[in-house]
Amino acid sequence: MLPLARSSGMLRPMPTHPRPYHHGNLRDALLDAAERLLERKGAGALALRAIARAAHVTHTAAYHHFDDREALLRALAARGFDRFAAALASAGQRAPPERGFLEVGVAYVRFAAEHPALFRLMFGAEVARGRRADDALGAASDRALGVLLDGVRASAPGLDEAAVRRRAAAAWAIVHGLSGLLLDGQLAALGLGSEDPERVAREILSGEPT
Amino acid sequence: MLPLARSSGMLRPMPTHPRPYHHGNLRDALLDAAERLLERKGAGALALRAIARAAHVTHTAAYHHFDDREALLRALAARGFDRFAAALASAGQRAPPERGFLEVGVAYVRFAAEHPALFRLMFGAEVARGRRADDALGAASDRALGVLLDGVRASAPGLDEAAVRRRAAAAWAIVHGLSGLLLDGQLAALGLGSEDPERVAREILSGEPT
DNA sequence: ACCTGAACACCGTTCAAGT
DNA sequence: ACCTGAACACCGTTCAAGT
Repeated sequence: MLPLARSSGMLRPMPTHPRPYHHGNLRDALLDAAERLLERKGAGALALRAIARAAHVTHTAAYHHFDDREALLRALAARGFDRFAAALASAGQRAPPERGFLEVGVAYVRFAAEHPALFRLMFGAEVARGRRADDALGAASDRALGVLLDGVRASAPGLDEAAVRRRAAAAWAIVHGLSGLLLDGQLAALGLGSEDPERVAREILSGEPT
Repeated sequence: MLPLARSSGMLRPMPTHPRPYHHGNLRDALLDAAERLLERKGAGALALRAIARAAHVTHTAAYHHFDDREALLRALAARGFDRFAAALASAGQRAPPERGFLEVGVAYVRFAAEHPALFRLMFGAEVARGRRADDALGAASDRALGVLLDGVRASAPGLDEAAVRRRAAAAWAIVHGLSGLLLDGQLAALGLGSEDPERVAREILSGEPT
C-alpha cells in the first residue's frame, strides 16, 4: 500500500492507518491535527510546522490550503464557534423557555471550562486581527450570537429589538467575563475558584447585578 | 563618548542618548523596551531577542534578570496591573461614594480600550500559565481586585463579606467581559460597536442584568 | 556580578521544482 | 492541482568565555 520511501526514519511510525493523505482533503486533516495539538498541548503547540508534521505532510503543503498560519488558526476558531453555537443551542432547547437564557449562559461558561485553549483561541488576539476579513469565521460567530439572542427573546417575550440587543450585550458580557476570569484562575482570589464553574455561573447569573 | 566598535553598521543609530546601559538596571530598561514594543507593534513584537535589541543589549543578557521570556512577560503584566489599580483607584476616589462602583467599572473598560495589547497580556494565556508562582504579579493583581472590592463596599455599605465578594465577582465579570468583547470587536455584531466604549459600559452597568 | 558570542533546535514564509 | 526541498531571516535557550 504505502511506498517504502517514506523518509522519516527517526520518527516513530503511526501504529494504525498510515494513510499517506495524498488524495483526501488535506485542509480538514490539518485542522484535525491542529485541534488535537491544541487540546493536548495548548496554544503554544500550534506552530504551522508542528501542525503539518502531525498531519504527515511537509509544512509548505499547508500554504496550498491557507494563506498563512493565522488563516489556519481562524479556520480552527470558526470550527470552534460552530461547536460552541451547537452547545448553546442544545442547552437552550433542553430548558423551559423562561429559563432558556439562564441555561444558555451556563452552557457558555461550561464550554469555556471544558475547552479552555479553544475558547481562548476563538476570542484571542491572533484570531481577532483578521476576523473582519474572514467570512467563515464571521458567519460561525454570528450563529453563536444568534443563539444568545434567541435565549433572551424566549426568556422575555415581547421585547423590542433594541431592548433585546441591550439585554443580550449585558448577558454576553457577564458570561464572557466569567469565563475569562475562570480560565485565568482569577475568581480564586475572590474565594470562588474552587467551586464548580457551573454553580458559580448559575449563582451570579441569577443574582442581582450591581 | 561611545566606542566606535558598536558593530551595528546597518542599524540606524538612536538619534538621542546613545547610552550604553552597561551600568544601570537593565531589568527596567528591558521592561521599558518591551512596553514600547507592545504599545507600538502589538504582542507579536514581544520576542525576547527583539526586546533585547530595543534595549541595546545582547539577547542573552536578559537571562541575568529573568528566568525566561515568560517571566519577562509576567513582570510586564505586573507593571500593567499596578497602573491598572492606580487608574481604578483614581476613578473611585473622584466619584461620590454611591456611584463609586459604577465609575470604577467604567474606568476598567476605559483602561482596556486605551491599552488593548497590555490588557490582553495581563489576562492572557502566556501570563496565566505561571501566575501562581509569580509573587509580584499576584500582589499587583490583588491590588487591582482590592480597588474593585472597595468600590462595592462604598456603593453598598453594611454588606457582609460574602455578599461583597459575590457582588464583586458579578461586577468584575460584567466589566471584564465587556472589555474583552470590545477589544474583539464583537459588540459591533450587536450594533453597539461604533459607540463610545465608556457610554456602552455606563449603559450596561446601570441597566438591569438578565 | 553582569554581559557577550557561538551553538542548537526550532520557527514562518517564499520560491523553484517535481508529479 | 497539489506537494516537496532548499533557502532565508528569524526565534528561545544553553553554555563557555570575557570583564
